[in-house]
Amino acid sequence: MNAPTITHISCADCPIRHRAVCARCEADELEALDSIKYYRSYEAGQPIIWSGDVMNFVGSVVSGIATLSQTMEDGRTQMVGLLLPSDFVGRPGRDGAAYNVVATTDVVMCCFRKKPFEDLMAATPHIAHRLLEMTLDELDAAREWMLVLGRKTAREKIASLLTIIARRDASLTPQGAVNEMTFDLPLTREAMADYLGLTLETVSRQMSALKKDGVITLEGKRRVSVPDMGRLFEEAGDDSDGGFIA
Amino acid sequence: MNAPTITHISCADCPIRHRAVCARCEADELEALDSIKYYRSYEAGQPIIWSGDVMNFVGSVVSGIATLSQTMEDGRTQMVGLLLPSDFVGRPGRDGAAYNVVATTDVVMCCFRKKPFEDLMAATPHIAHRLLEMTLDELDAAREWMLVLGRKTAREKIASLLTIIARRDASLTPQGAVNEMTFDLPLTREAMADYLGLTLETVSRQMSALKKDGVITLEGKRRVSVPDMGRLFEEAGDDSDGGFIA
DNA sequence: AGCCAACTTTGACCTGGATCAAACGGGACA
DNA sequence: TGTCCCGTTTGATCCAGGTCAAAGTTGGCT
Repeated sequence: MNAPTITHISCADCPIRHRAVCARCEADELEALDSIKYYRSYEAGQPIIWSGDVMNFVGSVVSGIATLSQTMEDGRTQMVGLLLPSDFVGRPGRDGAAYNVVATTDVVMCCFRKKPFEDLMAATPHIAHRLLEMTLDELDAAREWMLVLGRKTAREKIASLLTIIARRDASLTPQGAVNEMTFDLPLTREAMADYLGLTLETVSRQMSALKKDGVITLEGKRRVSVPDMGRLFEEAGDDSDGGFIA
Repeated sequence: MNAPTITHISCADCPIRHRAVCARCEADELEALDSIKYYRSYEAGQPIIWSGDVMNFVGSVVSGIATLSQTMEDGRTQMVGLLLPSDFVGRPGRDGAAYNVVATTDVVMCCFRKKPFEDLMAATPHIAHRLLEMTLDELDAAREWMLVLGRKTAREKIASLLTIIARRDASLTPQGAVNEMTFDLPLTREAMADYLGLTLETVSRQMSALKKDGVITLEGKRRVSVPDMGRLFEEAGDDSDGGFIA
């Protein structure tokens, strides 16, 4: 299997146009971005960047899912971010990558060589402003996750992860606030464990327990149905409904 | 005991001038900030902001230490940030506070009403740029902490926290790379536990164990000496020396 | 169709850290 | 100088989740 080959897409037709780092750009700014961008594809499982490597580009995920993770030398690993379409990879003003970035599904990225992008950013407040906004959102998400990692039980952790994936899915397929949902789990049990600070066995056991208790149902290993999202939020230990309004 | 009273200090004389959001500002930009800023003091233990409250200001910590934390309704709490002098509080473009902010020591903050600050930021790329830089650093720190919370043992967690405090202390009192250090622990055992996702009993036990093993020595409960920083880094499970160069 | 490899589930047992409980400073204040 | 309060230490016991092991499932490939 090969990664999909990509031809140049006009920014105007880009599926992540309104959510990515370019979201605030005017037509002329978009044109400037368009002229320096290029696409790259990665197959599922393939590393995109390895921590410590020099990174001569930054970019946005156009399609697919990638993970950000850190590893200790004895092999313990912790996922520190889930990269979805429109998420930004790389840090302007830094040469080395700080994390491992791995394609979980086939991934297409819209890339910019770092230097030209930095120049353009300096000249284009709209880009810098949007990047600040996105970074603040990521910081909030990271802190939310610190609560999950530090204080939640295994069952709550699983429910929290399902909540996050469901919420994201809802934002991509808006259909009003619904109480029942079905979605695909884009992660293996091991990846879930790395995200949650658990072992894959515990993830499996808690998934089984949630199924037994009627919180979720599974079709195959990867497709999850939640008959009552409110129940799932409760299981996650979040106050209220977690602001779930699609 | 009252919080210290503060008179207006010129930005030029400000101790955090070169590290805070204003670090990149030119003289005229600084003047604009100067004209809208005001100081506020908080006593040790006092809440600065409560999660969910409307927040009509943003600002920088000038002196003292504050904590950022999240709480679940059953009382479990997780610290998600340690605010040191020059750190920024509040998020431009958002009305409600997302976290609890509590003064750990007496704290002085340099505040700006949100609206004027946002206007100034829109007109002053230097501020927006510096804020982006600081936010990216905080994001890195948060992700580093996710590894600690998700994958490290209690002993490693304690060593990691001591490492962070020592490193910060070194950056405030630069004296070249040293192998031996002494510093004050600004946190109670309970606050350490909330930072590390542990109980205070476990924190106490692991501190005792590190002392018994000669990794640290204690003078009183709060003053910590580390005879060999390299040893501490090893105990923290970080690869290499964690980039410790003062 | 059948086989293989990767992923997942389940079971049995163990352990690190939580919980419950009691005792120990040490500083502020009378 | 004593005592009260708050933070801390230490001990005994428990249990959630880790570890080790084995069997079940699924999809791709020949």
